[in-house]
Amino acid sequence: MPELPEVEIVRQSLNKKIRQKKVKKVIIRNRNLRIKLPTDFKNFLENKTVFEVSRFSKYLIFNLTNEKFCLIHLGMSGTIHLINNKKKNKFTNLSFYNSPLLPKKHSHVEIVFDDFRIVYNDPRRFGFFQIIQNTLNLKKRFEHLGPEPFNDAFNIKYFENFIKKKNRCVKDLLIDQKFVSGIGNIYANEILFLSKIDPKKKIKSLSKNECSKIIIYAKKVLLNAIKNGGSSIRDFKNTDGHRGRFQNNFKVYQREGLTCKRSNCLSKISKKIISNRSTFFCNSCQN
DNA sequence: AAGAGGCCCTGATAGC
DNA sequence: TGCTATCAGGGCCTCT
Repeated sequence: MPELPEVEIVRQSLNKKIRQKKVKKVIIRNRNLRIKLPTDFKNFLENKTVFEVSRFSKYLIFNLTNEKFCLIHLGMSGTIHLINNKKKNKFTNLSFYNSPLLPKKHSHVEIVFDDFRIVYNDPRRFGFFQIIQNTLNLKKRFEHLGPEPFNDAFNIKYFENFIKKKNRCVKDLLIDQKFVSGIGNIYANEILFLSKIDPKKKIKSLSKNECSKIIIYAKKVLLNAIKNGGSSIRDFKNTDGHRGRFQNNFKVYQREGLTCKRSNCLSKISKKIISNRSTFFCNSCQN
């Protein structure tokens, strides 16, 4: 599911709710995620205070006041729901599971605070939790990842240096987290459309101007998506269980056969599998 | 050693 | 209605 904007939406609402709050209890319902939930997870988190919720790339980070960290990756289908503890059904005592917005199956972990709890739900189990013991290890954890698009380190010099003599296509480059982190399949499509670059184009033949455009539009598209609450294709929900709105702004993603949105362009959007993922583009605008 | 491809997993949808 | 096939936003591993 979630690329950088969706994770940021989740981060913002979580941070508002749980910063400076103490974890009262952790309920583990299913340890089977992409990485098995650590055996000491419950101990690690219970009675600790969340200093703040931050994020790097597609990773959520709970910064605890004891300088330790809990990392959450949502994989493809992970969602986090905020549920009010007090709204209990007086007969069943279980009504927080009855919310129509909370999925009935696949809730793996609940982290309980005083008057509310957060529920991690992940049908496809591509997500995971990780415990990080100190700041140095946190830094090491992200060492292999490239800068986020917003970072000054993601600049033309870095770009040109990275693509030298490489034979991959530009779509492949944009979803490579070692090059730039946070962009996934949806936003790679959108960025290349706005930059007017064919996703199949080999990166060694990108002009300086094309590299600059990618840098500019990567920032623009992601920021715009954040402003619009992220994109929901099927799974993504914010912590209130509601969908994002940015999917309504897609220029190419999932628009196969529809007319290109650029004014004066009458072409239809094409779809091809590139880098093993569905790729959408306009044949006449992007070349 | 870069790059292509497979795989982890469940559920929604399409086609018969 | 009910089967099967295909596809999905990520990331890691293996093979060449």
